[in-house]
Amino acid sequence: MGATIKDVAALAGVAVSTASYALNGIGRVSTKTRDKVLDAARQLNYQKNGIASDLKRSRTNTIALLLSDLSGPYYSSLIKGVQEVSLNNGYDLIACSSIGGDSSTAVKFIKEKRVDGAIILAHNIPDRTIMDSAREGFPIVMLDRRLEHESVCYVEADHDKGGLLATNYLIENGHRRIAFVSGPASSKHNKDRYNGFTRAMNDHGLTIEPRWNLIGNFTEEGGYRAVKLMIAQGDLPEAVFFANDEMALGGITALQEAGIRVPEDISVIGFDDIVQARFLNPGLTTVRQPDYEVGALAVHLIFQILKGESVAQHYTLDTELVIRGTVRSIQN
Amino acid sequence: MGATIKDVAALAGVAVSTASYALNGIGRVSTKTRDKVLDAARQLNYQKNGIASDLKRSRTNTIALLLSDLSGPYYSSLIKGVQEVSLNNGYDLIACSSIGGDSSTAVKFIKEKRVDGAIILAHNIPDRTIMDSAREGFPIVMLDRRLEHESVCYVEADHDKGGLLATNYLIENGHRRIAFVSGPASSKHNKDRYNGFTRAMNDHGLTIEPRWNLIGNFTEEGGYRAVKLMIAQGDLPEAVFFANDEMALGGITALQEAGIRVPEDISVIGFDDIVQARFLNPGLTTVRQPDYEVGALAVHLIFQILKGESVAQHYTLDTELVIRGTVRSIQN
DNA sequence: GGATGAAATCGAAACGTTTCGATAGGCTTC
DNA sequence: GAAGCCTATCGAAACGTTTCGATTTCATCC
Repeated sequence: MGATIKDVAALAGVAVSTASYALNGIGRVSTKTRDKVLDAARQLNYQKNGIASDLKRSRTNTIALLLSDLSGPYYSSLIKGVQEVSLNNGYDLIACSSIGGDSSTAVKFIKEKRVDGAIILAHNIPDRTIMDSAREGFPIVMLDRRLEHESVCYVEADHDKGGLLATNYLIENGHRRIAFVSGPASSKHNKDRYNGFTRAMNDHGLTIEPRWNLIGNFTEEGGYRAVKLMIAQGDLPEAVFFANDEMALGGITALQEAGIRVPEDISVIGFDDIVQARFLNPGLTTVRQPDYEVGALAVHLIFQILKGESVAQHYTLDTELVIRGTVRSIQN
Repeated sequence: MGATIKDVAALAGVAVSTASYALNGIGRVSTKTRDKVLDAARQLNYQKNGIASDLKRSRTNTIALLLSDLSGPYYSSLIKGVQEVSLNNGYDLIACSSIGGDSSTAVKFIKEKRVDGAIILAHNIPDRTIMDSAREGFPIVMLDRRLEHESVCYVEADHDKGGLLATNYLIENGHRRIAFVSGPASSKHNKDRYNGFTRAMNDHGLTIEPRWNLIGNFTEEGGYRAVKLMIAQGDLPEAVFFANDEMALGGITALQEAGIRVPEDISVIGFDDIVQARFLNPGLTTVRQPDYEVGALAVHLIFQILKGESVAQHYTLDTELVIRGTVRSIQN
């Protein structure tokens, strides 16, 4: 269909190699022939076949961001970090989804080496697959997920510390009777956040009431149900720490329905700082992860490895408290 | 670095072509040699080079979604539509951004034919570039943007009708003095929405007051300022139609600050149904575009064209009114 | 046991580039 | 005017597959 470099060379009356040099702006050609070639290319509307070029060069100048779903949930600032750093380094970035697991686009791209490196933010790609695809010279960075392998590294936010921060904040504001609504037991993040919570409680000599250890599964629905249950039990805590914002959203709905005011009657704190958190009234106090920085660091590592420099295998970034309006101060 | 099919063939003691047949599961090989080959592949941890394969086959089995920015704003359901239909048809999908215009990843992918087809949802790729890349056998579908070219088609929502719907709804609820806050004059969407508005007004014999034709530039800030201006003029309308939700958000803030209640004192309607619309209190009444359907249709067209079937060049999909709480009914 | 035909295997070309090493001119320089 | 050097150009190999057509193998049947 389209014209190839051969056609261009023929029309310009030069060898294919010369045409290639001219088109790629490599100095070896005289300006006269360069113009001839570029003219011919224009006439034929020549566009180079990127695939052939990649094959020959054996590099693509592209890195991939593997997401579990292209249509969300949205790691907006993380992606921004990835995007900006890639662009600044002159690399192309593509995103693809791992829906379908081992037969997904995402897996195809790392297995078949269709890119020069990959950042994985997806939990449905088996460890095995990743380890099979990883090799020296093909950098893979995992986000929010650990994988011990010599040519894979990972960066994560400090969820433990985030849990600590949130809990300390509640305690500083005079709360002592604090409930915790967990995500799924299988989630490492949930575990870490909970660890931070217990540590803060213990540090202050506060006891964790088993009846205030609720399960919410990281969903809005789950948070709603957990709070309903808590209300049914009668004895309310002074504050609730939801292990993520979505559960907090559901929980707040349940509280409102029961006529319990936030923060006047009960304080609420979340985790993640999702977009909706800001739009709640009052705004949800929560813990922000340094998403942009995580993304930026991930690509940065890719480039370091690509350049042959060695990097650590594991990076942990700090979390940050975002104070809005759902925690009130209790005067003692 | 990695093993090639040659290595596999050598280890298995067969010809390269036989190895290829075996690995691709094409029937021509005996089960004995197939096993031999697969074994060898496993031993060497062979992964095929997808780029070489694509080159030889001269198709990639992949389509690209070109966005102006990977990190948002989020066309969540549109992307979902694209994604689901691609997957169902056994095609891979990648997303890339057109940041950087003609030197962006997005443009590189369509120019260099690194995919089999593309869906373009980006306004910073010049028409010229798209037309140069389009050719028979390389389907391109434009979203929310018109381009007349024989091998490009486009699908869009009916913004004109959306404007009509919204305005009619206000009128049905007894409003007659209605303000319109526009987006940028350059926006075709804005123009279409405004057309619908004027049509509805004229249909009902209502007059459009020039002083209530405000400019908000499609931004939250712009909406805020437009309403401030309106308030300063003294004479308030009964309802305001914001040409998009973001401006409505800003406008509502301005109203609140002035102590004007929505919808008790003034009704508000938006356009787009962005996520925040639902989280406002009361929820923002607005017009929803059929995003999922737009995405799904776009990919569908790609496949039709890829199969050699002919399709129309232009599709228009209906918009839909989303009734929430910002429009009150006025008793006459 | 030799002819027959299907099934299995092979060799080589091709996809469209890039790039290495070789060649051919055109200058200077003595 | 021959020797020597750049510089511009060329030819060919290579990247790792797939696939066509040819060749071999092997069981089958008279």
